[in-house]
Amino acid sequence: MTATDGPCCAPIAREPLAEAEAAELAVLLKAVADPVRLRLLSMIGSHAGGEACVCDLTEAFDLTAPTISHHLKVLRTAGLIDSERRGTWVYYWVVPAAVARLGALFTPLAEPVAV
Amino acid sequence: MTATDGPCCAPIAREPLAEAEAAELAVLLKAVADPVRLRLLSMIGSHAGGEACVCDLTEAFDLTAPTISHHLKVLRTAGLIDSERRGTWVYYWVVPAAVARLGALFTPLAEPVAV
DNA sequence: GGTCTACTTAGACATCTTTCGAAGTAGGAG
DNA sequence: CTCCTACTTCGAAAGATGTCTAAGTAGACC
Repeated sequence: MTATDGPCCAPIAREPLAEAEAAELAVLLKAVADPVRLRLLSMIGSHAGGEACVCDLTEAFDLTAPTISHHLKVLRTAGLIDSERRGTWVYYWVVPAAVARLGALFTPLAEPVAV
Repeated sequence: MTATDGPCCAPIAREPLAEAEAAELAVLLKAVADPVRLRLLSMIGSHAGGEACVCDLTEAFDLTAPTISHHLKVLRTAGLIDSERRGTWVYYWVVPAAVARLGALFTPLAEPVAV
């Protein structure tokens, strides 16, 4: 640690990633490494009010409701989104800290990042 | 562009990702969404001189040489690393722009997450 | 040339993923 | 209570992925 080779590199390139940490991060990355889930995350995050109803999301794809539900579950299990049922509809929203963690991995920063 | 919601959100959360763009980004993300490839990328990026020989990388894993070679090919096909043969050994290095692109996807632009 | 080392490619196999249709659960309306 | 809508869970089929062994290529050295 404290391998301060300078602020030249993304955190991932400062020092070799430990095996356990790599496994944990891979789970997070696998969650977003799918076109449908990327679009879902983007749609939820950019939706007015910061929340989106599953019904809105399903309509945007040529996929069945169970498939969308599955992808939402993957994102939720990874901690990238959260949801709540209010009456008839279920609403999803983005967990900013989890998304930021992904960004921090690859972004060259001037300051040290405590991941 | 012209999504002047301010610097509050990661680019992915500014406006819905187009289908084609999501597919393209998913390819890049799939490349890093694996524990072995994450560690490879990290090892190459943090290696002295910015380059790493395949032989060094192979030794760090309990995997056979063909498997490591396969993972390196995936990273190379995605444009995240590049390689060159010099004499007996093959050297790999990171392509910073490709890594930065990943970071830019999820990082809130102006300010760190004020949580 | 022949051989050794350092990878890469090819083929095979087990496992994980994506997707669907069908059935289940939960809440609102009549 | 009965029905309708809005999801979620279950089970299965098709495809993608990670890993291996075996074989191929490329350079160094004798």
